[in-house]
Amino acid sequence: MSSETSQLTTMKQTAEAWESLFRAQVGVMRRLQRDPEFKELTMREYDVLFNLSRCPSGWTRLNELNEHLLISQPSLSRMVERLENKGLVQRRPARNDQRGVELSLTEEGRAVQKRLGRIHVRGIHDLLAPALDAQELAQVKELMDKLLASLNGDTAPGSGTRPGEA
Amino acid sequence: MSSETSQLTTMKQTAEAWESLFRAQVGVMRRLQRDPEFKELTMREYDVLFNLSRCPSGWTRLNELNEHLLISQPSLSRMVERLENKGLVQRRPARNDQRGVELSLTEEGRAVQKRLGRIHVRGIHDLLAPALDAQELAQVKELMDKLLASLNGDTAPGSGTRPGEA
DNA sequence: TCGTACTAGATGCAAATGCATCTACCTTTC
DNA sequence: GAAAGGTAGATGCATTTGCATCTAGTACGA
Repeated sequence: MSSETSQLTTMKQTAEAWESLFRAQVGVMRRLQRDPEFKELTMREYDVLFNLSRCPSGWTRLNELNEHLLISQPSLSRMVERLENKGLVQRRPARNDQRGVELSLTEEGRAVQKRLGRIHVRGIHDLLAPALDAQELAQVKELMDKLLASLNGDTAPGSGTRPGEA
Repeated sequence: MSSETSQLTTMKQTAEAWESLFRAQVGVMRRLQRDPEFKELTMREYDVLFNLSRCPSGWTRLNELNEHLLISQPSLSRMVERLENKGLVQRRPARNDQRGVELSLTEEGRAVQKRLGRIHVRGIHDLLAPALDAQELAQVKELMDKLLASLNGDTAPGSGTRPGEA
């Protein structure tokens, strides 16, 4: 299938692609964090609100939420406690699993998320739009979605070749 | 130049591209952190060593280093102190600026960085290679480098169309 | 040369984080 | 259905983080 050389080349290429990806992410993030409107909530906290806002049913299991974040389980547990005290989220015991906890935004939490979200989106736009045109943005989205899908176990269908199934 | 509609479209596109980018980054990072070999050093700490390893002269100003990281200045100050105590980095006063501090890896620091770096690269490869082929990886690198260049103030030459200048 | 404004790092302190562990609940096996 | 093993989330505790502030050194203007 792949010769030694192509193997090595790919190794270097993955490393370089990741380095660029990582640096770009840090670069954008640094500038977003700088936005004074974001003093109100940590980036990590906003991320929780954002993830909740994306949940169609409105309620998410704590452990599921944790899978989309970079913080540890105990940290999330306490962060949620704080957000609850601020009145931004609410908890309830899970139906099917008595040890589980489900989480959702409160009205206020949803409002805050929307407000910060708008600012956030504007900031992102100001940073990305000058750098990449519409087609390139679409490429970024496509490539990143593909990567994400692969991480999540989908043996990526890609274009043409038949995916082996798990 | 751009109608209202194209403006809105671009706004949505930038947001979507960023969301995918961010999620992919988190997804990869979560898995990398999981690597047991990385208990030795925090991701953030490794990032410092990595950045130092990339500095051609070997020595970097603390404030310059800080610009490539997501942590605050005081946090970096203390992290460096800890890394110094561990014998991984060394400080010296800057030549031209008496208040400044320059930083470099020690022999041991360089060795640790290389060792972890290899593990890191392998992990990255295992995650990215199944997801994206060589051409796609090249696209990722190109797009991210373009984004990064734009963030850093280069009014990107791009291909063809003339960029409006700030 | 002095005085004011600014930048590089360090430090006090409160808050947030992670690790290890704990409790409660679920699942599997016999 | 009882014991053993596993998962969800909470908590004690030491470490790390960030904010505000401080000190020392630089740059600029009169």
